[in-house]
Amino acid sequence: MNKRRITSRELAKLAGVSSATISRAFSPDSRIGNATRDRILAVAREYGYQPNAIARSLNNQRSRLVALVVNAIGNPCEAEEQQLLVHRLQARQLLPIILCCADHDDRLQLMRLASTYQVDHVVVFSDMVSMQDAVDIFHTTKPIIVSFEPLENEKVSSVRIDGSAAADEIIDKIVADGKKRFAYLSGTKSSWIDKLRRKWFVDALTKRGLTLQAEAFGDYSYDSGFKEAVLLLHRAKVDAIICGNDVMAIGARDAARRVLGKSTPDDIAIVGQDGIAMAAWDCNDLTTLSLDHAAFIDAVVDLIERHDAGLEGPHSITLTCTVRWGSTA
Amino acid sequence: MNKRRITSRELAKLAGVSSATISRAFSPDSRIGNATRDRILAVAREYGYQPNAIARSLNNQRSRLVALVVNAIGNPCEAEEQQLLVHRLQARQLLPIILCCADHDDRLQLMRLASTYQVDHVVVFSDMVSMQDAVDIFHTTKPIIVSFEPLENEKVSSVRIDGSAAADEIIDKIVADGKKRFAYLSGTKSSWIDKLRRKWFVDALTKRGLTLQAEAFGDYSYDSGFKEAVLLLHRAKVDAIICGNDVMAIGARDAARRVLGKSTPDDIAIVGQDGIAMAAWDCNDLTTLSLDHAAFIDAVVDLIERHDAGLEGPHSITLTCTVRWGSTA
DNA sequence: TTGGTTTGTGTAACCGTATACATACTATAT
DNA sequence: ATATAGTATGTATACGGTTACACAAACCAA
Repeated sequence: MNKRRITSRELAKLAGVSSATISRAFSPDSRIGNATRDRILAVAREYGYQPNAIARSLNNQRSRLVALVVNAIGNPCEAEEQQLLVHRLQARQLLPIILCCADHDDRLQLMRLASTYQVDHVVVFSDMVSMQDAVDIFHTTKPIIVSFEPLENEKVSSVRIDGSAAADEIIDKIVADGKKRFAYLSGTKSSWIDKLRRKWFVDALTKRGLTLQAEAFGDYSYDSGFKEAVLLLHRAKVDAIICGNDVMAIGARDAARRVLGKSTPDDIAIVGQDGIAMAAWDCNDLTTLSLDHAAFIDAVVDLIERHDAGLEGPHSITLTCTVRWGSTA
Repeated sequence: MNKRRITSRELAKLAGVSSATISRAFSPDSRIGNATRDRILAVAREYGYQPNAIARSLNNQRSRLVALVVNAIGNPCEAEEQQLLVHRLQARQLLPIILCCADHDDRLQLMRLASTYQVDHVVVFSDMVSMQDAVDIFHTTKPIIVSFEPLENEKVSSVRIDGSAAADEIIDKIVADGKKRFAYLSGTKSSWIDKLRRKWFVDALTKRGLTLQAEAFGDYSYDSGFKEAVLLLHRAKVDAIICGNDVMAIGARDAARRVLGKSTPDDIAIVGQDGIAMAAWDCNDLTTLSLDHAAFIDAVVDLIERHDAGLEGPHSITLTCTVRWGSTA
């Protein structure tokens, strides 16, 4: 028990070949006799031999590890994407290392740690980390892939998101319903994506000669959505709240309904963003500016494949958001 | 750009020392002059040198990688724990590799892949993978850690969960409210933890001379909770549904409310399990048999520390569940 | 002064695999 | 039969660190 793992040299002795031949038996297209390969694989199975990936990585200069920088693991909007991406990576025999840290300095520290593991790719899902920091830390890695912040840099490939058309569509509908006093409930202040989302809606309003009547800042959580909505509705007369994500929107709806006794969409329109599965639950049925998560991850995987194929230059892909209509707007 | 990372030998040349000395400069307690160390660290910073963790792992026989086998990433009940664990690991400079796979065979394949990376620890969060498989695959790893299924094996340490007292308490209350026709809505059939949870409640009922009036099987998702509850309520007259997790409970409650027009807890009692944050949201306010996630992760980390400290034998810790009372029972 | 201990550094050998190169063997063509 | 190409395998080294061992210098005690 806990016996040391057998090495290729030991297995070579056992199989009566050299360690080079062992290695060849495990590389699909290398010059080796079929009989020899079969014999080696049989002996390997018998002794439970598996090539050591750490040693191989050192030799190959290729670890097959991917660093995934995320805000949080539980956060539903990211979680759906994380889940998809992890599956796709694993199908390519790439192993994801999750880097997840609330504190900014810790996060840098963590990224430095991961970089010492010579990760092959870096995917930044968090909009809380400055791309410049990431570029500095992973300067030896292939072009970093990043989701949101569009840093123009030869090291950064990105998947960009455009929700302006969807925001237009949503505002159209709400205005058509006779509402005109809009509020925006932001997510975390330092979030780059939050600024972008807000802009889509502000632009849509501006086009129609409208402006935000009130504004508040939460932290993407249900509780913050609830609390900020209560405060907002007490201090301003608004008939529509656009929220930075779906979870806050659910919080805001509960606040409007329970604390203020308002109903959606008659008294007030509530809009979320993300298009998480929970938004479509019967009890929520949220109207939300939603992203096709599968398409998003397809794009990320595309970029990873480009890097793997050795295409050096950065590249970027833009995705368009759509609206998922619910009963809240 | 994309310049190769500098090696310790190169840095040694630049600093006018041997590569051994470079290595010593980076190991906290090794014999090296203070002046030399400072000089080396300065030069290292200048050239962006960081020891290569892959090479170090090969030499050390210690990768500082931890495999985390999970059912899914988005799943809220696990997500809270995953998040906590990842933080705790990272604080110890351990990097988590997430293994997440729906399909059984793929999962084995994935575990084999991770084992070639010489992970130092394995934490199995999924009750879908047989502990025996895990033991076989990670036979060279230190006592594998943890999870639910209490396999008596010298390689398995575990954190066990006891919810029988909490189940008693819940049944007490519901019976006191005049209900006596109970149904149980299970999660995934092959789930070990689901069987355990069901047993707590069945035992509590048996003690009071009651039996389950109906039973159904979902897959832990909202949709399955909703759908199965509809079918269940149409085919059997029950006034209490115990669900395998909180998400299904929310689905069941929506079904009871929207499709059958029943209200909780007057017409029907609904109980969840897990104690996820969402259960406490104002719109849910679920009664749930809940686990202290922080305590759970503390226990897992304890076990990891034991292994790290070289305590060979397996060990197990048992945690007791509590009830979070909401308005659904 | 001598002998012994401590401290700082270099040398060389490993960790386990992959691969360039050399070599032996087979098969085919002349 | 011999030259030639092709195939299968072994030898040796590199990947980038760590560390046991050796050694020199410095320090201290007798």
